[in-house]
Amino acid sequence: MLKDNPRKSQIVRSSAVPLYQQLYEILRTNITQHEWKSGDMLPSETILMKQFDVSRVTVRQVLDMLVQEDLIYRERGRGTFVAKPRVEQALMRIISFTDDMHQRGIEPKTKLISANLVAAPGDIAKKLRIKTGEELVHIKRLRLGNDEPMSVEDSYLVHKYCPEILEEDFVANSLRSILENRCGIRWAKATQVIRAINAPNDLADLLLIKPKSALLFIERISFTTQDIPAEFIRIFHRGDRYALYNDLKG
Amino acid sequence: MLKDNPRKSQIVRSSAVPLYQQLYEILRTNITQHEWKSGDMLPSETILMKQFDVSRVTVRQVLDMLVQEDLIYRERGRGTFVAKPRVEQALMRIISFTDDMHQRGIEPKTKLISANLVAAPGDIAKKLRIKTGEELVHIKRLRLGNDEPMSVEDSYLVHKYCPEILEEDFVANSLRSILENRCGIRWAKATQVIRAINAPNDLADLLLIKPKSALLFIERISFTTQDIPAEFIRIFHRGDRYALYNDLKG
DNA sequence: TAGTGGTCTAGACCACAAA
DNA sequence: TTGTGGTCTAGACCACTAA
Repeated sequence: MLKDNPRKSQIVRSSAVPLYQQLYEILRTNITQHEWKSGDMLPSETILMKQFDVSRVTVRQVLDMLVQEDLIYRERGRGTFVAKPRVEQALMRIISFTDDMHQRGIEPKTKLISANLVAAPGDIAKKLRIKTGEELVHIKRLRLGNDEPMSVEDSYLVHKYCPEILEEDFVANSLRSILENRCGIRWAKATQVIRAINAPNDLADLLLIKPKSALLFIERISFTTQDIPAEFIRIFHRGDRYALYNDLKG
Repeated sequence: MLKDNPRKSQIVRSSAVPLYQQLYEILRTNITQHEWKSGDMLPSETILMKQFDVSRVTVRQVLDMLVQEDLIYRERGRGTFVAKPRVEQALMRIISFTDDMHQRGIEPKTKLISANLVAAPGDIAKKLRIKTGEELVHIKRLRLGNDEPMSVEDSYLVHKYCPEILEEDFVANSLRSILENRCGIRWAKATQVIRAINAPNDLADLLLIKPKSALLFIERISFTTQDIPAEFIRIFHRGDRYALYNDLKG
């Protein structure tokens, strides 16, 4: 019951799912679940061809996708390797606060402030495509980096998608793993807005900063693998301690 | 003398540059220079094959790259089309303030505050890989959206890469076009940091906001097609009027 | 020299949209 | 029915790295 999607390591040729997508899921899982570690060499294209009985073009199509996501990199004449996570990931991929901090060389800690049911306000209901007043699980957490306040996160989860979630321990387990293991929910994508705001008094108190200090404020809607918007989250980062990094093309 | 890279529309098979890169440059230019407009259908893959005498795999490799950049999209059974610019572009591609505003449905305007030579401070010199004290062109501009102050931009260009730039009209012409036409400089990529800060008094005055209002603060280093860091820019966006948007993968 | 990734080809069959 | 993009194959030659 724990896993909705049992780990596959075989390609099913009769499946309606294209071979390259099946192979993509397999390789991607090996990397994101840390079965292949950063710096590890992947099997060569020739070996992957034989192992999964697909053409080289198909293998390369999959590797291209993983390169595009910065999960692997290739070196001509040497091989293909698992990439080292970079802080730029925070603007590319849905990563946990814990992973984000580790990539920045900071020790993460979490303090649960509250976890309870609330009726969905109109604006959030609209974003989550539910009715105003439907039940939401509201989880408020203070995030610490090297034992200093770093961010406040306000999560709103659609309760009906994960009815038993309030019984869980949000400090011992990541919200991400609880959702995956208890509710079979995995995030496929998200859209977000990034703003700068002045800290209201309550947040300033939590973050140990002066009222009106600048905060990097992110609002994000996360979609499940079934393309259902199931979480709305507001993240308030201390402007003096948190920054986002990214690369632009010409 | 105006163009350093004369427009190519032919593929040279004897060139050391791979066919797919040549084709990519041709198609990309057609799109970014607005020769093909948003919504236009591209020639079909079959036609591109014949027109440029390459295989379908090569054509698709190029189209895949353009899809990845959100410059085109494909519809099975219908064709391939030039994509409509989205506000998400601001976090993906180096776009001008003018284009950014148009994508947001806002009318852009610019007010030149100052343009002069300065000696490079140590921190900027380091980012631009030049010596402290070398000459920089400092251009300070106020950006308006629908006639209201939106942002302040502080550009620092390495003077020796573009010696005659101060003779130009920075209001009538975009900095981008001046650099390309007068100096042969085109941006290939950039790296940036995004923060939230409290507005200092001088910026608050320019932006017509209260001191300490939150600003979305971006510092960016832009690299030329020869991979030389030639510009450092600080952008201060009004937090109440400007936001960044993007999508994340799971 | 052996093994790796980089580039390129010709050809096949399929699903889908529009006429 | 025609033309479009989606998926997949087998095979070739090249450039580079490391032994």
